[in-house]
Amino acid sequence: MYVKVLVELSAFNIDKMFTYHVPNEYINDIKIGIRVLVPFNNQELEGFILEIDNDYEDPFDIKDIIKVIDSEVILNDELLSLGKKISHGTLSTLISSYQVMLPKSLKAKNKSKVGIKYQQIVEIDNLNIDLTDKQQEIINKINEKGRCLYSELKKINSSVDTLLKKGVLRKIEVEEYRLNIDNNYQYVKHALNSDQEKVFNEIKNNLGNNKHFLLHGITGSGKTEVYMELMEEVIKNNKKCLLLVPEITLTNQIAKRIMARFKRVAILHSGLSDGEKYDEYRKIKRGEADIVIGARSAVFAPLSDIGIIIIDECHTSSYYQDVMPRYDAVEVAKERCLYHSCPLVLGTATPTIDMYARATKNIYQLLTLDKRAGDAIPPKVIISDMTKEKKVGDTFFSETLVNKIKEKLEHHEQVILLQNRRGYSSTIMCTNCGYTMKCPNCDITLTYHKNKDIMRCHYCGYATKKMIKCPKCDSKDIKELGLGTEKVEEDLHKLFNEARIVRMDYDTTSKKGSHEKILNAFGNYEYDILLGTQMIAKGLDFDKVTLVGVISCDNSLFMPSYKSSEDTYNLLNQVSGRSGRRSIQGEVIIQTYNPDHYAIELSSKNDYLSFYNREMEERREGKYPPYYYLSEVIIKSVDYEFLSREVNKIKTLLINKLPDKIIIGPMMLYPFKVNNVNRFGIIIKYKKELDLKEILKGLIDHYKANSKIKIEVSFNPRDI
DNA sequence: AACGCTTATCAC
DNA sequence: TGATAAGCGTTC
Repeated sequence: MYVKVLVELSAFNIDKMFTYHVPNEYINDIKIGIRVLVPFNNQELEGFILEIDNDYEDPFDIKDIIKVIDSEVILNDELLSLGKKISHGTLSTLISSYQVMLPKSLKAKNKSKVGIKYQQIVEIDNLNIDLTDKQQEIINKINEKGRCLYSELKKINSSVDTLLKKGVLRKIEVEEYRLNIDNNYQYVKHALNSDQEKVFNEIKNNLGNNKHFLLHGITGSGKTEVYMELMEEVIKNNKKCLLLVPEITLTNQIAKRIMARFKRVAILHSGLSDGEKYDEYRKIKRGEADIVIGARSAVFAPLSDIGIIIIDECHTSSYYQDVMPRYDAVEVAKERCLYHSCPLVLGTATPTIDMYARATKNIYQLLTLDKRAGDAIPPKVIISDMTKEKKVGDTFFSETLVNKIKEKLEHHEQVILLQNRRGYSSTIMCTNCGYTMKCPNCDITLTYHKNKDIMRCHYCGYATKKMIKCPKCDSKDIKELGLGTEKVEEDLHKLFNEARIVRMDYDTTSKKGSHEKILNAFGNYEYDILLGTQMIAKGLDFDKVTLVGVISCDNSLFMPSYKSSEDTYNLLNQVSGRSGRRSIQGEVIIQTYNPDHYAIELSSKNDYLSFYNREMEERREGKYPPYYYLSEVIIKSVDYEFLSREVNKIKTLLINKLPDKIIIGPMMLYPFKVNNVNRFGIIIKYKKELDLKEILKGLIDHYKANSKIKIEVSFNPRDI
């Protein structure tokens, strides 16, 4: 017996099957989709069995497999073929496509062996002796509860060991799932209003059909309630539901709401420990979860009978993975929905321009919720024109915003403030010559972290002390630049010294569970003001929040991306939606130096359609999506000279081989250098794909044996 | 990715 | 001339 094995290494030149002989002792254990350990050029590697060949003509020296790792199949037929599609569709190695589907503990090359966790439980075996009082106490306890944890019994009463020895009690081991979510959420059933009912019915009537819906529902319109009704319907039909959410914070929030109503729920996201992930994964595989909630990679959840896939906040760029395999979870979901013959629901308040364009062409069926559910009214948005307004002191707050915050604090209402730090991190600069500190590994300005008094690179994590004098001109005039959440927090304390303020950003949420802690405390009104980055913009639902302030949205507006307007509109819309979710009308204040920009103006009016039409004009003019596809070739090398030569060769080649397409670049990627690897990008704009994939595959093949240079392709990335 | 084999480089 | 570094090619 021979098997064809795909080994763990993700490199294009070995991304193919290698044939191994199976010694007799393993023949009965061999299955397609399990892992084996194999010898590979003086190494021992893990790999997946992709094919079995019983009568292979041994043409040359074939080696034996070393051992079989799994007893159960890891990659079933659906995942095996899905991986091939992803690998072809995104020009990624096949092995990377399989690895990305699996929790760490089931990937090939799994160093940290995570196993099943067992609990020791004690139960009554044989009541054959006279009991002492203490012993009777234990028996009573077990009679009361049925089974008891050994560790707990022992804590209370040490005679448990005696009873075990005498055979009165016996110890058994029971599997335990590690993830434990203490849910304080009370489920209250809200009857659907007529709009929600309409949306629900439309999708419900298509359960069992492979149809794609774009659910355009404004913030607070009750999309989650509709999702839950649909889930109930799907579960009634004995099928399973997959719900994708953009990030960890939201996963937990929505998960709690859903778990308050449904019992058999599994959760998958990167915030779980390896053990927890392993357990949730097994739970799903065993069919013990009716609903799976998770972030991007949860789209690969090993459900065998999916009845619906819902992607919430589907416009979010985090559904696209920007390292190999560069896949879009929405596209993967389409494949799975096709396989399971079920509907896909894309839910958002702010569809991407691409998605909405598809809806206007009926590629997606458009469903709309344009009123808030319950008695909430949309918030009132005020644009605070910073070119005219006075700033208070040396802070970044306008008088309008300061006065509003004061008013809310007096009314004992809560405030959320957004400081979008991306691309605008605070750093230090020599005010004499303009020198700023840069990361020696990446081409990125270091960010100043005041609490630890260090400079840190946000790409590779490099940290160093801050400079006291300028290494270039010896000047000691070093000043802080830019505006991070920490600086805003300082300003806030100055302006409102009575207020209870909590900050939520990358730094305050690095510890496991800290997201939740902060949000719970804010929800319990232990704080008046929640200050944070992007991560507070989405999904949060707090009754007492009646004011949202955006410190500045100009940096988002001027990000070097054709999507900067769309991103700004979305960000403002999302964050505004956090204000006034109940009976009091919420207010939003946006501080900006560009009050007339259409993205800001139209988002303040919550006028998506006008924004869409205006933005479509811009896209048509600029030959951007959805009028053109946009893909990028990424070329990386440590050797700068070599890289720039090859990059120009590649550009010429692309121009010659793709005469119908627009080739832009090569351009330095931002940041140009990451971990000492230099990176160029060449953008390809096109109306029709035609032979693009074959040409680019050819390019990758041409360079695949050259270890000095790496070529990857990003098709329709969401973030350029 | 990592090993062995081949080829380039340099001091003497 | 030999010893060491750098380049490259293969992996069932």
